[in-house]
Amino acid sequence: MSSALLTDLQDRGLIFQMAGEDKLPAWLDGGTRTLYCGFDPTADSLHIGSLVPLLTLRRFQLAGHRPLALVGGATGLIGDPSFKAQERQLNTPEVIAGWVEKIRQQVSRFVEFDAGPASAEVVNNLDWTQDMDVLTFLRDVGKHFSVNAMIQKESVRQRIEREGSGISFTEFTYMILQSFDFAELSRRYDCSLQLGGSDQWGNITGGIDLARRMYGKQVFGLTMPLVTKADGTKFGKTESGTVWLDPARTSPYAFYQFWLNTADVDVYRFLKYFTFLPVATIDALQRADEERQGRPEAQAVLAREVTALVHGDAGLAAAQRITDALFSGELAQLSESDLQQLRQDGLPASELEPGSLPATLTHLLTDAGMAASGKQVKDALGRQAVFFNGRALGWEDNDRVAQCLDRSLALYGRFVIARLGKKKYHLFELV
RNA sequence: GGAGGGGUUCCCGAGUGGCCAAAGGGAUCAGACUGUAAAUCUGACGCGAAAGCUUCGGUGGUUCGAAUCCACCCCCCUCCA
Repeated sequence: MSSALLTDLQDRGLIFQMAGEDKLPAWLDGGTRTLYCGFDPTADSLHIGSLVPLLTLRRFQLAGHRPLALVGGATGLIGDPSFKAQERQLNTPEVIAGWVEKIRQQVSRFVEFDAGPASAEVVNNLDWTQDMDVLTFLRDVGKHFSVNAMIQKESVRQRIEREGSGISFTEFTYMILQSFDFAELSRRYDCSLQLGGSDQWGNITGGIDLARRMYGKQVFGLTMPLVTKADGTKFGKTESGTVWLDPARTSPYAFYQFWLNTADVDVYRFLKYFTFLPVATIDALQRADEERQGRPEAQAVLAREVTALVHGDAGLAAAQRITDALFSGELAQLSESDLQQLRQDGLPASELEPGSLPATLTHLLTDAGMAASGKQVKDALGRQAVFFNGRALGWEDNDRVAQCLDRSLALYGRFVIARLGKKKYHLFELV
């Protein structure tokens, strides 16, 4: 492997499989190349599962190549069956079209559009599929696919072999659509490399075959590993669900906290996956952390880097402002505008009418989403784990909601920061 | 169509008439220890502040009493056709 870019990707552990491995390095070294990665609209936002391919597109651009971000306006209508246990529910074309627009904006954050020959472009596969008629598709595209080969693909095998599941013709056809995208992009843009997660291998190789059959072109494929955690739990989930890239769904604060809570065993690997820091810098950081006793610095670096990439410097500043305020315990030092800012920055918050408060703290805190049940609140109160503006509450306070939320105890007469346990915060504003 | 096995609280899984809100494990939440870690230990873990209320695929039934027995129905798995 001679290309410096590929060597770097290799060092980062970002290469899972390569199609055309023998020729790819020389091809990349031969000039500005065009490559693409697809993102299907399955919601109105991407989540951090898409971050690795998104950042890898950027890595190629930084190395002087031209990235195309494909938004799957067409494929999103069909649904990718790869390694999915069940057939998916179809969404309406209107809904998908709305998502396409949001995802187009999201992916645009990660690539540079004004970079000379390496300028990025966002494309939509609906542009070259929506006007194609069925017979053309079946004769010109479908004829190149062997069903025998398609059903051999690992990505759909489970669905085909397992009793109780099954796959519709619609989803089965997905591979052909994605393959056609690659062939079409190779024709339109001279795009010769497709990136994807490891689950995309079958779809990518399908496209490589099709580009060769339809246009006699040699194109390449590269997949990245599925991000895993050492403890075996699924990457990208928290108690409150999926970690999204959209700040309206996952606030920069929550996003920052997600990365800050990365396990030690995972953090250096994640630094290589999710940041642009040189591998040597990351290795040096790891050595420094290991020599020092106590808390490693890596999580803070990771959280800072990734939050800035996804939410910008302002988003990072907001996340750090909240984190500093809450975890330093210096709540009294917050100014009135800081408190209002916390809410805008994504700290969970709610307004309370002093005249119509819940009868008990258990209700108040479960309603605010700080605990799943009254039992948990009771447990926490009994252990001095509930704090209002830093003051510990006890079980005897359970039915004294009004006293606990008295304006004289509130910051600036109206703000109460509730804390349950070490990490769960909620801002109550008295109105 | 025939024969057998099974559906239990978030998950796995015990429980075959009262001692069952239901063993055990996992997950989760909280505490201690720490670094807003890991490991370990402790507590909680259907809902409810409590009294109490609602659960063991569904519907009916037997019984003082049913997750446990009976009838019918639904779903899943295995084997045979």
